[in-house]
Amino acid sequence: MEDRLAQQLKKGVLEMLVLELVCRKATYGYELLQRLKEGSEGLFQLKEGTLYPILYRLEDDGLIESRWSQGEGRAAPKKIYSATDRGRQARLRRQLIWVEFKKTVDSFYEGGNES
Amino acid sequence: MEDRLAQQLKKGVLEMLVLELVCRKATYGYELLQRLKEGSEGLFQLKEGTLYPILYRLEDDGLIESRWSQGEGRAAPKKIYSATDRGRQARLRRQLIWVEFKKTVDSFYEGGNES
DNA sequence: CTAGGTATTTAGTAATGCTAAGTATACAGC
DNA sequence: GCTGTATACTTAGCATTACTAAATACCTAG
Repeated sequence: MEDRLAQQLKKGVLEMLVLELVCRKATYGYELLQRLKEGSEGLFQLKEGTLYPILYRLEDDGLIESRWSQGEGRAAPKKIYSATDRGRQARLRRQLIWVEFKKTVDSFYEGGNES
Repeated sequence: MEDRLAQQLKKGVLEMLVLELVCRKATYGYELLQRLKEGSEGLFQLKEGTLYPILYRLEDDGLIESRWSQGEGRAAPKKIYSATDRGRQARLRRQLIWVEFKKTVDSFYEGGNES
């Protein structure tokens, strides 16, 4: 029953984290999948069908932009994403929202209400 | 654009918080609306149509139970919710999941990756 | 030439918060 | 009495977003 909670908690957070990672370093989908998985002990072990739509949303919103990289060597072509100025601004706003959100939620656990 | 983020972040959290509040003190829908609003500076200022379905889900899942309180004084009847044993166990598991989730997300912000 | 790793795309489903409207009781002010 | 406001619960329908599953395509190793 609590697997559902973990799934729902990701809503919004995933897009926020993808923006964060792209802001830190231009990258492409497949690498993001690995970075998210490795950096989260499997919590963010996404299937491709979860990640790519997030990238398309971010691009539609003008927060990231992409260019095709014709395979270095002879590898499959990659779509390299990098952050736009608007993306970097949004990144900061989102991090603030996350910090405030955490604080608010935690206040309900800490708040010494009746038991 | 970032209003959407705050909205999405609530997914899962709302049900978790309602369970927490009911575990602390048997209560009813309308009072929960006020407690959530007042305890969050408006972040959890829900409409009834958001809260009541959460209560029904928690009850369907056997985590809380309800009884009708025929209006004290002459007020409208209230549906009083209280936590079940399973609800109290779930409450603890969910709080742990929340703590771990926060930690994982924060690690992506703190993690000194490339800039 | 088959298997597996790399890399992207898309269709369809499920969960959950949102808006909006409706029902009903009690009380205060005109 | 009538109107508005506060209390209190219910329901229908929509939007967003993560999930599964499958398809496409290239390259390397055996």
